[in-house]
Amino acid sequence: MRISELSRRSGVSIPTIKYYLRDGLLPAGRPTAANQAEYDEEHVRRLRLIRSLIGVRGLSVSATRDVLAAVDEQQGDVHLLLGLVLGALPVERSGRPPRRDGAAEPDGAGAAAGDVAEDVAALTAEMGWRTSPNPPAAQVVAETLETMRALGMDYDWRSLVPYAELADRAARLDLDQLRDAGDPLQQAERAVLLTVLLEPALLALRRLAQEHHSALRFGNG
Amino acid sequence: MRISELSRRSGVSIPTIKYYLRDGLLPAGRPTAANQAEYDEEHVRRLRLIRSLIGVRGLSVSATRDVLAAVDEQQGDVHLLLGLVLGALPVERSGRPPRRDGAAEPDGAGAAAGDVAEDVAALTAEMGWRTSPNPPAAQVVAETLETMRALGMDYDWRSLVPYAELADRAARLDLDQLRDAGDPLQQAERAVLLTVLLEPALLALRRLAQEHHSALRFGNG
DNA sequence: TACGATGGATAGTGCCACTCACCACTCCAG
DNA sequence: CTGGAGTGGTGAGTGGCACTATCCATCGTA
Repeated sequence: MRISELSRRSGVSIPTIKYYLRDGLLPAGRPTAANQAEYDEEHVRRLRLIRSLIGVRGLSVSATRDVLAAVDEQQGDVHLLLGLVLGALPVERSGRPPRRDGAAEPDGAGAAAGDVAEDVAALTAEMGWRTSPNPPAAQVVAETLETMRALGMDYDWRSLVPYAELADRAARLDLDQLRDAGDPLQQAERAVLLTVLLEPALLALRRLAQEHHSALRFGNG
Repeated sequence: MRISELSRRSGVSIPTIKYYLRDGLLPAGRPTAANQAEYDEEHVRRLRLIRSLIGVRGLSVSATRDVLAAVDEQQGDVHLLLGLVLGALPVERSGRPPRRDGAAEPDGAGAAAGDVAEDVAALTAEMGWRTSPNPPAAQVVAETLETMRALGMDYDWRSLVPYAELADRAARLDLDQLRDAGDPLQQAERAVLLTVLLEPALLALRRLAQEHHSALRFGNG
């Protein structure tokens, strides 16, 4: 098929497809002439995956490119793939730089960084989790603890243990669903989708539950 | 204190503080002269809260403004506050419009929207959750299910039930921590922080657990 | 052989979170 | 008293990002 059909089948506009081609998100079609190329089902599939990561989940284009590269390169080894994917993903938001220069630390903060890192180490030790040396996710947990403290909440790593237990179960659920998959490429895609695409849904479920239990506890009508 | 001390105490640059003042994120100081105003501890506190929501969590400025307005207006009623906060929050990402016009639905999709909504209704019924009529979070769950299907995964609402149970426990943990708080304003802030700021940390914990269990199951050295 | 579609490339758009520059004015050290 | 740093307020500018618009030579079908 050519680009117009690819656009129709995927729901992505032609200029956007060209943009993805240029930026290396979508592999080029098989060229049939100087200005003609042939696309196949794999391109449709990849385009839909790209739109899910960028449009539904809100990943940046560059993060998406890294994730896709990991999918392509490590189709065989799920553990390696997950490692690459987790490394390529921005853990918190759209990948903004965490701190621009010039904005100094507020008064009295700044020295607590190592402190919080130790807290996270204590938490992972308590959970019995063995991970790579400095996973970005641990940094996020540390930042959260630090922020909580800077805002005056007395929050230490022990408060997170019950949540970590829930996370442990969620992770086991995730991995259970990686068993039944087709070829390595599909399994790789499935791993990415379960990890990445499920994230907003999990948070949304938490919010629904919060609303329910909030009504139960504080409701007055 | 004046603006330079406010900047030093909060770690936010003076132009940014002016920007927040202009956009209504930060209330104006008490004016003492035509071009002089006095800021207090509450401003420092509010600024740190703003930076946490925008910088750490990645909320947009307008979403942050809505959340702060909810905190200010509904300090007394925690359930009402949570409702407003959950309504003001962009559930998935930074609040981008979900679909620009012109990008048509891909082939064969588009009619399944009501279908997925029913699935979410079934899920909340199964969980016994009672929520407001059309919570944005339910929309997110529906979108996720729709995306999964469009990508060829046979994923129905039953697959989400175990996750929903985890979300239920997480929500109860959240609400447990709202008991011991000081004045209504602090309790309102605490509710916001627990709901919003904990989100990246929860996802990060899931990733740490995924890495651990992935190594256990698929590890080869 | 006309004519719309194609691929490739360059430049432009819109949005957003700041950031800069300027101004009249105030404060305070000398 | 005075001069220079600081202050508030405002309009305009910046940089990054995800597209989007416009061209153009060429292709391929009618």
